[in-house]
Amino acid sequence: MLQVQYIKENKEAVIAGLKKRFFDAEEPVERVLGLDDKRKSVQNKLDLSLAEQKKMAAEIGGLFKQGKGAEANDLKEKVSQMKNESKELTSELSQIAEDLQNELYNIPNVPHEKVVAGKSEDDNEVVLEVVDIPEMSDKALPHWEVAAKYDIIDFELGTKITGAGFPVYKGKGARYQRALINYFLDKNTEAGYNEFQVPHLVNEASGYGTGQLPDKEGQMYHSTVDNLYLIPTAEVPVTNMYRDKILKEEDFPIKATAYTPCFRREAGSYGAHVRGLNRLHQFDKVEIVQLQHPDKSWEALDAMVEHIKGILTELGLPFRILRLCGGDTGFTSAMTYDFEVWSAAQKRWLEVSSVSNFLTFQANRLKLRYTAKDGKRHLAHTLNGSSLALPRVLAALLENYQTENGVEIPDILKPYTRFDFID
RNA sequence: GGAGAAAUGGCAGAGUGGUCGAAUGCACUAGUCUUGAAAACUAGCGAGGGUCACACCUCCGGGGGUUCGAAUCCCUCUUUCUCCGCCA
Repeated sequence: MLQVQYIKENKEAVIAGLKKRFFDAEEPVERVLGLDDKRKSVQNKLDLSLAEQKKMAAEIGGLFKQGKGAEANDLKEKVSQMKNESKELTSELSQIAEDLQNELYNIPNVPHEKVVAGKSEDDNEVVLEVVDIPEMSDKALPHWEVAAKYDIIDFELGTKITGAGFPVYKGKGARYQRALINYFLDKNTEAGYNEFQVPHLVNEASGYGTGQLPDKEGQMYHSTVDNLYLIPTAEVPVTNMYRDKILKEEDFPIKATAYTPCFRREAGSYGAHVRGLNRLHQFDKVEIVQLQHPDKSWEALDAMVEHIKGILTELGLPFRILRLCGGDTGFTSAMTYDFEVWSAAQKRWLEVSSVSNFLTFQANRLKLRYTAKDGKRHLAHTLNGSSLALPRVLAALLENYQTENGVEIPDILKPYTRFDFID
């Protein structure tokens, strides 16, 4: 959620910036500013009325003490009338506040100036590409066939138990996945991220805090009996740990990492591109989150990109980094880098990480602030990224490391898997 | 799941209808003292809206109500604690 003050002071820049998303902000911005003015004037009217009422109430108290009951009763009647008036003002005010909030909820974050205009993924910029894509024979199998051949992932079994998109990992498949989780967490911890284990269900307030609600209600699994949501990403519980917090400047940076399963309804996805591990309803992910001083968040974003680059390099996977264009950048993000690994058998890029700087957009909803040296309070900046999402990494590892006799394990992972080969 | 108790500022903890946005202590910040630090002393010290700045308004777990007036009374939800039951 953008701040009204920010919109007011940077009206033209906001409108121009949002054009890069093909979001026409002109009218929403006008409505926001209009509602804000209205809010202030109604608030002011109400304040004056309440001040008067308070004064009179105090007088009544005094009159009673002096035993002037009759005069007190006269005053009482007067105040009662005023109260009715202010009741109307109160409901008017809360309506305005609600309208204003709804308007703000529907305005996406303003892309950073470096972000190019564009409508879809076709307009994303490739900022780095590791070119040495391995030559695979035509016999190279897509990961779902590799998985079936060595009996390490069972999609049908998951379908039986739950439904499509809930695979069962078996034997070395399960162990490989666990090894990857540990490896990722260790890498993150080494880089200064504090590890957390967090709830996998969150309440409504948390959903609003990170912006999944109200916009993406349909994408989360919802336990209606308890009104809890299954998390679509660890970002939700991890970031919400800091909801309604006022940090000290010296608390920065706060760096957190967590492994969680992620649950996504993915309503409307189907077809060849969702085969195998490419798109699941439940998958594992290790997430990194940073809370940063506003002066440091871009630096931090670069550091996160470097960090993930390091991991993919160690895994020996060909990858590229994209800076998403305006239209493809998530609603809450000001700039997002996507990491994609090359899937040798499918001959396509698979997204394995998405790293974003949200600036104050999330912090505003979260009421996540810090007290500056001068004693003033400001919103913090938040960032997050996947480090990394498991299924597609696993898919690429299975495809790229396959041989005629089995699947090799990258050296860096051998201490974690404690086996060298899948056959 | 049943019975009872409670929820107040960063923490602890007063306050049960009328200058209470809230005593006090700790913590914190600045200053005095000190070679420096500690101690002691002095001052400041919740959040949001609003204003050039004041004024002023809102907030004592959330929501609703009673009253001229509520942290204080009533309803409701949530959470925590104690006891009982159940259980990985």
